[in-house]
This record gives sequence, structure tokens and C-alpha cells, in this order.
Amino acid sequence: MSPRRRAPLTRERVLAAALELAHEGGFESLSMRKVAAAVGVEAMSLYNHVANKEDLLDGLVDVVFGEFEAPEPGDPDWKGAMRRRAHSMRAVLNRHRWAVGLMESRVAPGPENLRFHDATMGCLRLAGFAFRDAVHASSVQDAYIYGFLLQERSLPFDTPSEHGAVIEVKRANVPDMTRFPHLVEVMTEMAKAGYDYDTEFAFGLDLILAGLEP
Amino acid sequence: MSPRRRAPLTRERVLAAALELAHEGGFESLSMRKVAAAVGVEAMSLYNHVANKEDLLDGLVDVVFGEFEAPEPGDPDWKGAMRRRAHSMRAVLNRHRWAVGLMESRVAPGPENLRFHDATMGCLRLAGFAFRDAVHASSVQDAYIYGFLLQERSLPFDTPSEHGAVIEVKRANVPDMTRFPHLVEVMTEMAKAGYDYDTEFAFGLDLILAGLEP
DNA sequence: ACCTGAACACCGTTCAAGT
DNA sequence: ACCTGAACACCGTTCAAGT
Repeated sequence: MSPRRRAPLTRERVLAAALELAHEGGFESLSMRKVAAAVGVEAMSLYNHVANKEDLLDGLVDVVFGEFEAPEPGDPDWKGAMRRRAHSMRAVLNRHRWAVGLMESRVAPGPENLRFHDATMGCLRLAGFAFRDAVHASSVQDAYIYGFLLQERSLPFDTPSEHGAVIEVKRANVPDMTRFPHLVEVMTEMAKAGYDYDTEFAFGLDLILAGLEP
Repeated sequence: MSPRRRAPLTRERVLAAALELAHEGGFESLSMRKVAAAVGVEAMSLYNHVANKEDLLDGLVDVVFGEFEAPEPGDPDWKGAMRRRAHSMRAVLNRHRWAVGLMESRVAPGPENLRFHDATMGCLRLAGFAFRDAVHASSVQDAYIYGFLLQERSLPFDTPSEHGAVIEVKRANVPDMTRFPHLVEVMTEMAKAGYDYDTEFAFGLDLILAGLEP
């Protein structure tokens, strides 16, 4: 009769609660006990819906895969499709910063993961890529995307001008910067002009897409 | 008089012990208490040489940066220098699989980190890259390298033929693979021909280097 | 200055017991 | 079938006390 009775615990509800905790409390503070509390239950009850914490993480990662915009196999503008795919991945992973670094390291790929990779391969194959080349093409793109997000993730600022300020702090903390003249150059330039992740990301993505042809 | 007396605890010895533990016991099993035990001391003594666990990780990451082969600023063959740099990074990070994903997410860059990035920027600047282009160039390369290692890290096999076997297992575990025809194609092809990380890595690296010019 | 014992506030997971 | 209480074997870190 109470609302809690009407909505019995499911894997989906456990994952949703964990996702929200990761989102607001920070990923590292995500514990079985806290997920359980968020869902109104004792920690041990979670084990009825999830094999263990590792399985819970697998589930979370697959939720994130589900948010990626999959490319359309057969899209005549395959480069456009790949570009949209990449930008969608970046947007989603910036929303779930904790997920970068987990995405490609899960051992058991979930259904959304499979769906997404299938669509990517399909789009490349139908665009005329030979099998091996399609593997190469998706591999280099994904490596770039995940690696870029890895760099972007750690940064405690959002706008170019904030970046300038952070750079200044960092510079002040390092003794004897004269040993690193080229780094000094980067930092002073950055502090002046800021750093724009959008154009930086687009630069590398375009470079890679320019080098790919069926 | 005992050997323990002759070698008092230092930050370096703490880091060395932690590195060894990460290497053999697996990174996730690395705890302050175990590092302390490995160095013959109680856990709390570590805090005299390391601010906290986060600081210990910063230290470990910088040890790894120290193993990277830095490019030579002024090297006339800058593409060769970048290629050697990339392959050295891959070799080191395959030796320290736990480090991938931590490298670019540390907030406080250590001296080896600074040294390495300074050498990279220096090599590109002296090769004729304008400042902004040097930043672009190093950014796209590093994103690719770290991202590739992220993908490579998780894999529980070393040779292409082992890979085939693993693929078969995975395939058997996924129900209704007919929903993912292109993935089925990848898996059957992979199971046949195997997957060679060396050539895969070289493909993407060459593609990126081909697109970079001062 | 460096090390320690005891304690605090946590973890993931197992297991027998409840309903 | 699902949930729970108590317990086990751990964590990182603080703090007062030792030398």
C-alpha cells in the first residue's frame, strides 16, 4: 500500500539510484550501502538484483552506452554520421565524467554496448569500408575520443577564462620553472588566450576523419 | 645496526614498494596498510612521507612518466621522434597497466611529468610548429595514445590466437547475436584472423602523424 | 623527527534467519 | 522469493602517546 510496496526493487531501479549517486555525490563515494539507502533498503538486498559491485558498474556503463547517439548504417554522409557520433559521445561522457576510463575496461559488454558497436561497424561497412579497414577506422576514432575525454575529465574549470586562472595557480606552485622553457611558453600563452576544448576536440577529430577513406 | 636501521624510510622507498605491489598484486589491491607492511612499518608511518593515498598515487604516476622516453628537442626527424615517443609510452603503460586512466587525471603534475611535456613541446616547436599547432599536435597524439591503451589494457590475452579463443567465449555468452549482424562479422573474422595490437596501434599513429605538418 | 596503538567511521560480502 | 541483522575481514585517516 505504501509507495514502497507498489514499486518493488528491480535491477533498473538499483542502477538508476546508483547513477544519480555517482552524478551528485561523485563516483568515488558510490558504495553498496549508500545505493541501498537511496533505494530504501539494506545493503544486502541489492545482491538479489546485482551479482556484486562489479556487476553494478557493468550495468552503469551500459546505461551510459545507451545514451550515445548511434550512427545510422546506410547513412550516405558517413563522415557526418561519425562526427555526430563522436560529439554525442563527448557530450554524454562530459555529463558522466566518472564513466570515462570505465567504458572500455569492462569485461562483460552489455546490450547497449553491443548495439552501439554494431551500429558503428554497420555504418562503416555500408559506407564501403573493407572489413579490416572498418575495424581500423572505428578503433582509431574511439581511442581518440576516449583519450581526449580522459584529458578533459580531470579539469576543474569549464570556460577558457577560468582555465587561464588555474594555469596561473599551477605555475606559481612549480618551483624553478625555468628548467621547462617550452612549458612556460604554453602556460603563458594559455593564460592569455585560454584553452577551448571544443575546437581542440574538433581539430583532432577532423584530422582523423580526413585520413579515413573507404 | 639491523638492515632496517641502515635504510630509513623515504618517499622513494615508499613509492618503490607501492609500485611493486601494484605490479604483482594488482592495482586495486594496493592499500596503505599493505604498502606499509611491504616496507616493514605500520600504516600510520607512511603519513610521514606521503600526505595521503592520493599523494601516493601522484607519486606513482610520476614514476611512470619518468620511464617514458622523451623526444629530443631539435631532432631533425621530428616524426621519428614522435613515433618513438608513442611506442615508448605504449610499452611503459603496458608494463604498468594500472596507470592508464590515472596519467592524465592527476591534479598535481610531478617533475617527470613536466619534464616529459616540456620535451614534447620543445621537439614540436623546434620542428617548426607554430605555438597553437604544437598544442594541437601533442593533444591529438596523447589523446590517441592514452585512449588506445585504455582499450588495450582490459584484455585478458596477449597473442592474436588467444584473442580468437576469447572472442569465441564472448560470442557464446551473448544471446540472440543475430540482432547484431555486423558485430557477428567482426567476431567471426577476429576469431579467424586474430587481432594484432601492434599493427592496430601503428595504423592510427601513422594516420595522425600523416595529418600533422608544421 | 619519526614511529606506533588504539580508535573512528567507513567498506564489500557471506550466511543464517526471518517473512 | 525477497529482505534483514549480525558478523567477517578489510579500508583511509586522526590523534595522543611513545622514543
